[in-house]
Amino acid sequence: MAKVFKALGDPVRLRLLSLIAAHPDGEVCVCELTDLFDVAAPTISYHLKLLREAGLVDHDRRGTWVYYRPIRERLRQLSALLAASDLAGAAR
Amino acid sequence: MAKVFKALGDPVRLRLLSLIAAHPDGEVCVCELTDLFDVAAPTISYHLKLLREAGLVDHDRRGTWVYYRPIRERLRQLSALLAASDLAGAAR
DNA sequence: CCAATAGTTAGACGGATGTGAATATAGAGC
DNA sequence: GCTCTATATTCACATCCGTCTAACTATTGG
Repeated sequence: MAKVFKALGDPVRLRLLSLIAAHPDGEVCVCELTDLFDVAAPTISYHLKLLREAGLVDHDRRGTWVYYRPIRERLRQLSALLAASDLAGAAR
Repeated sequence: MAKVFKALGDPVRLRLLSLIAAHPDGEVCVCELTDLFDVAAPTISYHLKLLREAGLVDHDRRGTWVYYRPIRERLRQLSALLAASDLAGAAR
């Protein structure tokens, strides 16, 4: 669980997730994201990978482009955890 | 905001907060905490400081002992953020 | 098949982070 | 005031993390 929170604990990743989760289409092309940050493309790729490994986003390739979308169930799960202040089970 | 999530992104800190938030008395003496971890006391102190700086816990000294308690409003705020998937404002 | 574009991976490097040992501070009790 | 206990702070050090450049893979279109 700490891993998930750690994934959220970086400004770039938090903003990436924010953009992905808030996008009207429900998914975002990586090409739309890279321009919005002043870090190089590989760095974006690295952060997206961490978000993926934390189970926060999913992705698939369509043609040349790769699309990311949030795993909302996971976000809800995190939210519930904090709401309950029942973090008892989180320390694993 | 990333700072708050980063504070949660360490196993020791997550468990510390968990213990503090779940304690029946609403607060916990540091002396109760140190034994539960296999890291040295200064390390616990260090982690508690980070939780404090993230605005997740508050503390006060009573005699020789120091007591920590959760700032529940902050936890609720985090929870709401993830629930809404309205992370839009979080990236700051 | 070749060139061009989108994205990822590999390697290197500096700076941040978690830890322990030693030291310091605060309060209680003599 | 001195001593003992509980916590915090400082310092040093090894590891982890975020970033870049360069090289690689995948896909499209000539």
